[in-house]
Amino acid sequence: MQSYTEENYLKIIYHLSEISNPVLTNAIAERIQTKAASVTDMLKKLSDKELVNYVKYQGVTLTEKGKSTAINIVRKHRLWEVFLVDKLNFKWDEVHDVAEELEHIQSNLLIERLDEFLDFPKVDPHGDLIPDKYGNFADLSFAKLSKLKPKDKGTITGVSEHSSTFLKHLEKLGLTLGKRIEIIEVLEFDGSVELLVEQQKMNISREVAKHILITKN
Amino acid sequence: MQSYTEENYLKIIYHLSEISNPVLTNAIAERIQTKAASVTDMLKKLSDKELVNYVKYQGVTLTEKGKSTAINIVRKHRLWEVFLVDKLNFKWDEVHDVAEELEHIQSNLLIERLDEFLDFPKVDPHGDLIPDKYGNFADLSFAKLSKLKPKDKGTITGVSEHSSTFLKHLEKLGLTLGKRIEIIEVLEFDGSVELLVEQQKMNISREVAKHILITKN
DNA sequence: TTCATTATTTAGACAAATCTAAAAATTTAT
DNA sequence: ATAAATTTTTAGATTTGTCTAAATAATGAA
Repeated sequence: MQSYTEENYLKIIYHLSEISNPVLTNAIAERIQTKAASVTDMLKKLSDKELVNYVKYQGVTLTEKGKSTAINIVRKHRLWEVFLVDKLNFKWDEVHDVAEELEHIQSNLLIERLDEFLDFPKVDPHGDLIPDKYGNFADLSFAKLSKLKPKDKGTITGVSEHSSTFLKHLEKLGLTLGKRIEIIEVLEFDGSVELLVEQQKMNISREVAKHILITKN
Repeated sequence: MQSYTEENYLKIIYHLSEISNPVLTNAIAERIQTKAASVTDMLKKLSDKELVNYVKYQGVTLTEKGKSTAINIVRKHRLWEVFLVDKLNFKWDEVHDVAEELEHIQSNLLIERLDEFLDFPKVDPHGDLIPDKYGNFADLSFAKLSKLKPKDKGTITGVSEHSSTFLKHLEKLGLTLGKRIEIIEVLEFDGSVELLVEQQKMNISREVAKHILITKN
């Protein structure tokens, strides 16, 4: 069993792994609002518990054990978000902080029952995939653009942010529904994505990429 | 804002206050599964924060501030129990530990929405009253016998424990539905209750008293 | 390649909550 | 009322997670 704090570190390492691998000490420190020295201390502890592979000065990756723990926390977080929005009428932008607390409640029975109560949702209110109890993500036809890897191809089929400023921005970039795109590269330093749209090369920020939904191939 | 641990102490002092007032250090230590020395440390801390009135060697009582904090935790605990039983099909004896964790989630919006979602329940699955958001308990016609005070009179109208052993026990004691009772005294040292049933004086344990529901007067 | 900059780690300290062992206060029994 | 037993508190140590300041390693620029 891990402490609340250990769980948070694992979850954050899991998320940061999608942008850069291994994950660097400073990246964690920034995300978790703490000092690099504190992160180093915790990485040693997690390494002792065989939850991460930690190499001095080189950063960390999750072990299988660490990864499945992290995925389970993500699962709980996203299920609670669905609960808050679907059952308690929270708005999608009100749920994060509460889910951040709820994700640490320890009870498998609770989570399995909640999953059932919510009718086994596959995505959360932000369009993120919810892993099942075995840690498997549904192979939905659509994914966030920010989750794609170089050479992935697909079609824009939706957005997960509906503010008019955002939609106008997309229009200006030519990223409209139905357009085919191909990932060229995901830049490590800021997570921005270089892609090809109608022979046109362009770069969009991770922020924007996160809110564009793609149907692969 | 109080820590998780401080909240637990307040809650336990609140509950123990129903049996004896002020609450003694050792009573808390026993209930919270810790050492008397640790309790003393925490009582000083809570006293500094003006959540309890602490007199060395004499025990503690809750201040108004401490009491309303404690009642709010009790409210959360009991609402979550209703949720677990009514919505997630937990059995009444499976909910305690999980509710013990959920009661510490910090979000007024969450609790108000949950209360509404559950249709503003007045009692939890164990028959305990759920305070409203102002800390007021409904004045239900029935209450647990263990919640009554000396000289209170009433009629037995139900039980909150339905095992046949328990029901047979009640029958043997003559504590059957419809019988009128009057509280003589609540013994401090074990919370047992001395009462009058049809001119007959008797003593029942707190455990038994907790599961007998009384309609007052 | 060597120096400067940046990133990371080490060393030592601190706050929260707990513990053990010993001291002090209170209660009980004679 | 005094001694013995019990309860409570104090003193000092421990663990977890954090911090600052200083040291070390890695990276980037001339």
